[in-house]
Amino acid sequence: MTLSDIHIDFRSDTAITAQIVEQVKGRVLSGQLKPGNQLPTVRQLAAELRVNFNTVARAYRILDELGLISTQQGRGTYIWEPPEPGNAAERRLHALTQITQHFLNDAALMGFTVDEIHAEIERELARRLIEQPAEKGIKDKE
Amino acid sequence: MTLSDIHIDFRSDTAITAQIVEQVKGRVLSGQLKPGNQLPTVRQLAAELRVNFNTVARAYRILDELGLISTQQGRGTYIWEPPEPGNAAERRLHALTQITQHFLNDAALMGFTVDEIHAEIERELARRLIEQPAEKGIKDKE
DNA sequence: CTCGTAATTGTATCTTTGTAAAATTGTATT
DNA sequence: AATACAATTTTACAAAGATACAATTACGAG
Repeated sequence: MTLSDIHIDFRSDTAITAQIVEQVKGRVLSGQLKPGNQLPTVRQLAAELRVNFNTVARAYRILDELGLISTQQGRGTYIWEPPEPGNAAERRLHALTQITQHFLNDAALMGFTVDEIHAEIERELARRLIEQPAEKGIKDKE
Repeated sequence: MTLSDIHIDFRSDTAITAQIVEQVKGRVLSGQLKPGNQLPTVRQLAAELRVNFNTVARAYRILDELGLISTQQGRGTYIWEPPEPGNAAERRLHALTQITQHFLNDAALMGFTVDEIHAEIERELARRLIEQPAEKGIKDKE
């Protein structure tokens, strides 16, 4: 896991976390680390740098929020792969259109009328609005 | 073993296991998977999804406990027989409810808000009303 | 047909990996 | 010196993977 050339200056007045963030960021932006590449685990890198693994974890988290890497519990952390060329928001809505059309096709095939489908959707959406009042990052569980 | 349209987002903050559970659940409830049908083996599905087979096994176990499927060591996993409810009209509407919930679940997993989903549905339904004014039993195809 | 062995399928358990929160350390500031 | 605050470490935990195992089936030798 080629990240061995990272160096921490313990005497520096910039925090260790910040140092890790900056150096990893540099290697990602300069292309030394390519999309999909796996980074060392928090514990591996921590051992190399003689630092606590949670400090590395915090740095990874920041990089994650910056959109540079993707951390996945139980799997590891990877350089972010840009989903594809093109507008992200556009693709997102396109995906919604796809599954919506698929759903409507199924319903039509099953012989339901537009009115029936419309009524059912309104009913279910209303139910969800009650149960999940305008939240984001829903941790579903039942 | 038609379960190839399942998709895992490793960057999502919902666990892989939960993603599998939700999507299989949707396909069972919507009738895309019928009682008695065999699901892919844990290893097959795991290979497709690029995931550890034990993660799939955990998802299957949860679905088993939910009463949706039946996992049998050495044999495989099968869709469970659902109790037949009420009369024909009731069952028909029930089916619509199922596929609607399935659709909304998928959309929610993909991070769409209720408002977005609602807008998209209205748009697509309007389009269909124009193309197929007040028809029943539309034999659409994608 | 019967038996035994190999292959297939789900299960159990432990390890690895990242996450979260409390406890500690260090450093200013008063 | 006492206090407060930020950074780090400690500790416990949750999700996913690795490995070994048990139940069932498939299949060939006899």
